[in-house]
Amino acid sequence: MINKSGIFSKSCSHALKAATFVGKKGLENKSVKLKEIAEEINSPLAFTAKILQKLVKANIIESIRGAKGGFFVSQEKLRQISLKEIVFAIDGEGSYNGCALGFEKCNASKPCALHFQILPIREKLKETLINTSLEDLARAVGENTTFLKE
Amino acid sequence: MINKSGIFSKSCSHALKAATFVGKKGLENKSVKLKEIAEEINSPLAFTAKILQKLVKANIIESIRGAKGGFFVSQEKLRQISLKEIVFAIDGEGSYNGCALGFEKCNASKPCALHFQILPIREKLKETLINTSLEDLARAVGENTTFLKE
DNA sequence: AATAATTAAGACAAAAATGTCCGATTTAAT
DNA sequence: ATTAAATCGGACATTTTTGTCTTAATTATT
Ligand code: FES
Ligand code: FES
Repeated sequence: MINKSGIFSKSCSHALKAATFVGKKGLENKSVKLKEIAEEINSPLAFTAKILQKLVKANIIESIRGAKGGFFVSQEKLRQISLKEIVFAIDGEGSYNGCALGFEKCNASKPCALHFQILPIREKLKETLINTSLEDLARAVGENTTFLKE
Repeated sequence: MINKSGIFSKSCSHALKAATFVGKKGLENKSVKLKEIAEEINSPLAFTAKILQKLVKANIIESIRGAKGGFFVSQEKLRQISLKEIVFAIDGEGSYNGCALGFEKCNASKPCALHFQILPIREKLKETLINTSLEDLARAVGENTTFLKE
């Protein structure tokens, strides 16, 4: 929703950043520990842990338990996973399909007052989330073109 | 933010619907009472009252106190007010300017990992909110092309 | 086997968003 | 003036989101 922090919920922002950082390491076939992730994305440790658990359950990243453990994502997965999957995993199904004015379903046969204005924006967002892979984000961060914290 | 209800917060959705309904009546130079608004947009009475108060303070609609009171918006205002004003009034400044990943400010010289993907979407949204007037929404609802409740 | 390092999981806590209630205030009608 | 119909404004309540803490489970190392 649109709020002071922008388009995504905080949890979702954290998830995207965390996944991207794990992805950056995945490009070099390395795993990372929770502590390093939390520091790197500037997110509270315990809360980051919770979000990582969700990503693991959603089969986006994998966790390695025990000593020398951490979180990991393979290069194959990096290519496969789109941002849509991450947003879905955190905010649930239908996130960007929902009606702008809170109708049960966005329905072209009973369009809400904002339907025609919002639809193209939502479609563009959807397209972007589907067409952007985690690898795309991870590479840009790896090349210092983009960043995970201020 | 993107959540189950779509792009806007619930408060903001209610505000947009309420303003649109007051606007629909404004097209016929009529005022409406809180009760009718709440029913028409399917939003809790007391909560709707709070949101209307914000719209009044933001100088988007006017309130008429006392018996035979209600809420009103002039045809002139209807033309002048854009959706941006309403979103601003409820979610505060900078709503759609915020960084997608929660950076203090969206800053092209230190772009977050989603900056380049999200920027065009945000720009499109901004443009739409600025270029859509309350009158546009009110007319469409008046013509039963679009709706305020399911 | 014991230890240390790590994630998993669930209970708990705090903060923010959403929603309710009630008395004060304003105004029109009688 | 009195009354009735409405908004205003602030305190309160509930729900959701965000965040913390503690204990259990898992694994590498010794
Ligand atoms: S019905 Fe509301 S966005 Fe389509
Ligand atoms: S810096 Fe995050 S959207 Fe621009």
